[in-house]
Amino acid sequence: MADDKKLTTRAADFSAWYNEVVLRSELADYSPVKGCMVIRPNGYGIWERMQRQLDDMFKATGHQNAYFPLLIPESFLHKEAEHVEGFAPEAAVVTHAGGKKLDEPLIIRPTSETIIYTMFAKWVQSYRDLPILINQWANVVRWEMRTRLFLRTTEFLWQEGHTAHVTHDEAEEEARRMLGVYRDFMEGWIAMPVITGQKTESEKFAGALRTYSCEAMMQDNKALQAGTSHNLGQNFSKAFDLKFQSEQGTTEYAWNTSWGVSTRMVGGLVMTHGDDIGLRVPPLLAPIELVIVPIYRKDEERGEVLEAANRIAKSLGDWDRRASARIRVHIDARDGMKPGAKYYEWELRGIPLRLEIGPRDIAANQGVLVRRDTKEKRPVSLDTLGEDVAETLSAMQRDMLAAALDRREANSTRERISYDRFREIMDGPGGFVYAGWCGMASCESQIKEETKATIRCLPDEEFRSAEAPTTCLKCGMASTVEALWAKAY
RNA sequence: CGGGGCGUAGCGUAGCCCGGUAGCGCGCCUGCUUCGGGAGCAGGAGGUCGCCGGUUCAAAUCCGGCCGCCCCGACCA
Repeated sequence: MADDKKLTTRAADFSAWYNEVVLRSELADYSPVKGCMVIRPNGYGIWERMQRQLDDMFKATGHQNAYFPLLIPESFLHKEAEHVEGFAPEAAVVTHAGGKKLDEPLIIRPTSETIIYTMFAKWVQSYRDLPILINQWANVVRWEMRTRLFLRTTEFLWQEGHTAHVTHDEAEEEARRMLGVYRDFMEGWIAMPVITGQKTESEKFAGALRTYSCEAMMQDNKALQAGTSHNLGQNFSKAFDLKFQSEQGTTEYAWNTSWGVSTRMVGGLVMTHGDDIGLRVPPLLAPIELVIVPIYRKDEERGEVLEAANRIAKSLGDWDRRASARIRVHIDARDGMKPGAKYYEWELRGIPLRLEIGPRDIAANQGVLVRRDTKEKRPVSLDTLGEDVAETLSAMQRDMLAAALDRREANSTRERISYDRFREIMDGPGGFVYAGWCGMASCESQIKEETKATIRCLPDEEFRSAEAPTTCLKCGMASTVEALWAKAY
């Protein structure tokens, strides 16, 4: 059935398209437990590459990895008032273990502030013990009412950075620095442009002083909060008695930050770059950058072509090759499957480049190189293949970011619009709208109620409009800030 | 939790209204021929029809209850 093989198109049903891409490209599958998913090798390979790069970036900014336990005494959650309000409803609680009811229930971490700051308090006595710059790679559990593959699952993988500092300003600098790291990663590696900015009171992290976020626009024009960084102030240090003696001899509470990104980014990658053929993975995150599809008729051709394919794979992927140009290559030598069927499969999986090589190519000392993003197909000499492939991959990485950026800007509204016009946009095509806000929570919540759109962030300066808005989108009073509005995941 | 949809082979489904041998496509296995955009032929394996109960000589089908999953809403990275 030809129809079975076609994906639902993005235009027809974006949600259905997303689910089909994730399942059929074998990024993930549903597990027997509601809301939980299995991350399959194709998906985990992308996550591993994300982890590796981010981990390098965290280390380069002075952080060390550590690991804190999955189980946390329930009482810990209650020590910070806003925090418990935010997370208690979605906590999974262990009440029985070892065949007995526990004296105190344990929660499965929904996030680790409480346990980590408890430990920091033990480790810090003097200002000389600060700053502490810790990151952990972990799984967390949040009992969400509605789940979606990668975007919101009951259990998810993430990293959470936790730091403690002597001063507010130092903590603030750290929170902003890590937001910048996230942005660099999302743009440089996922090729997913983001708007950075500050969250409003109603949208900030439970227990934070201030929350900053990276907001990306998906192809259905909805916003995805792709990463957050929090200046926690002294809220947690006071709740967990994280004190130190200052240089002047006084006792002070430490200033904390926390920041995290999760497997949600894989969903963001799919919704940023996928097309109606399937996934498109930016080269830097692709577990396989180049797949070689051998073409042959007779047995002797098969031997000859596979030999050539192996030679090419070795020369491109060899450890001896300069590390920066070493290519991750896979030869699809499956027998009994026609080349065309292989093309479709690798395109569905979003592998950036395909090299077709058959007897005619070998005779001409060439291969046919095909780009997944543009589907451009061209013959390339085997003599310069390494350079060609490396250049094409970097071009793809650049082009994918540029295309995503163009799409975002094309679906953003910056001119002054009436509230009625705003409602039309949100009821219709959606997108990002930059507009003034008076700062009142009532205007924010009314807009949310009437249009489902929320303030994604108060954008950082470089993202603000050339001409600052002067009136509030909702009430028409003088605006105090420019806000970015959108419907969100 | 409210609204909608769906549970039949690994996947997609027909059969259900009107009870009586569980069928089709894809995939899988074997063999031969194929192979430059989703191969063809032949043979073959694979099913507690979501679960429990009821009606009946007889239930995938009718009745009652339950469970699970997906989508849309309220909560969220």
